Amino acid sequence: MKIEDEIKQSTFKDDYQKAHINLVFTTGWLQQQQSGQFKEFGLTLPQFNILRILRGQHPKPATVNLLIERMLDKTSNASRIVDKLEVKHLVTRTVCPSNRRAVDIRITEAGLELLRQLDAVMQNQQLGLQNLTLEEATQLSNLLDKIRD
Amino acid sequence: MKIEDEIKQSTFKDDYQKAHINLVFTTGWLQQQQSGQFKEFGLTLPQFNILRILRGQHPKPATVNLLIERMLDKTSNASRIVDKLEVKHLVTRTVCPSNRRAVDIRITEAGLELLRQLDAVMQNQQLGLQNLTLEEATQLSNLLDKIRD
DNA sequence: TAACATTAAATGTATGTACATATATTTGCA
DNA sequence: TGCAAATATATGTACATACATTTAATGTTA
Repeated sequence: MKIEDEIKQSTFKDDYQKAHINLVFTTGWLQQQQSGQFKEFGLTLPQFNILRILRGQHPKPATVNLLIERMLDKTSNASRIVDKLEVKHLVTRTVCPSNRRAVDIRITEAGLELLRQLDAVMQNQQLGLQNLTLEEATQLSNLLDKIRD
Repeated sequence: MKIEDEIKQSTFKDDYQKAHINLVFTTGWLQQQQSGQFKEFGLTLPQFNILRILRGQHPKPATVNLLIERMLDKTSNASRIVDKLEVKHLVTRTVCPSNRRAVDIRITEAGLELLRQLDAVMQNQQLGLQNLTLEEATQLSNLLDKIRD
């Protein structure tokens, strides 16, 4: 569906504004698709992202700093997202022995198992991006890089 | 800067995943650019967006329903964003005479004046999208529409 | 018209975002 | 060594998001 119809606005100042609005709208749309999949597993999107970073490190621990560095949204509060994961026993937090200011965060076996289940679900899921050809996906990435130049 | 360097991740599953991550990252980046401009005027991005919709309706009133319909993020809580704007005397809320369930929301003169100031600021601001040519912006919009097909 | 369904908005609760500040630990260097 | 600066994380507050529930007004229809 064209963006004009999605938000019931037929005209835009120019094609820059239209692309901008489309970016915000489409990204929100994609994130809602994803959240829907996680909800039944009791995970939010930020929690899922943190968990995936921890799996990438496993069996090494990660610190809060490392999580922030790897997160897409640098300003979000990794500490409190880890709180939620800890309550669900999906991660553990221990004081880092070599630097007692830092905290070693590790994904638990339960966390790994949950991610395995989600992998299977996501495999079967047609996320919107696959409506593009691989070339179009690359083209999209290049346009986005150019925006942030 | 390429997305690989932005998030310190050098490889992706495929170009679909890369484009997806780039979408989320770039949209967040754009929104932070914008928020920065609004902050000194005491407005958040959602508040600004609501205010712009109300200006579009002016001098006719809008209802909460109309705001939701026009908002980019349908699930956000227009009612409470209007609360904040009302406290700042940027909008008024009166019971709709023809349907007493609904509420007529109008932008005030102070709200209009604030938007005029912001228009001037935004005019001078180089938002990332203008790094694209007009053709590239159109191309971007078309790729995004295709994702949501 | 009374009963029930629908609609419009507000409210409650949990989570996340954004930014400032606090606390503890470590580092650097006079 | 001692003390200020830097570092790592946690906490506080305001606002927003997501979703369920509530309240009030209006429509519908038996």
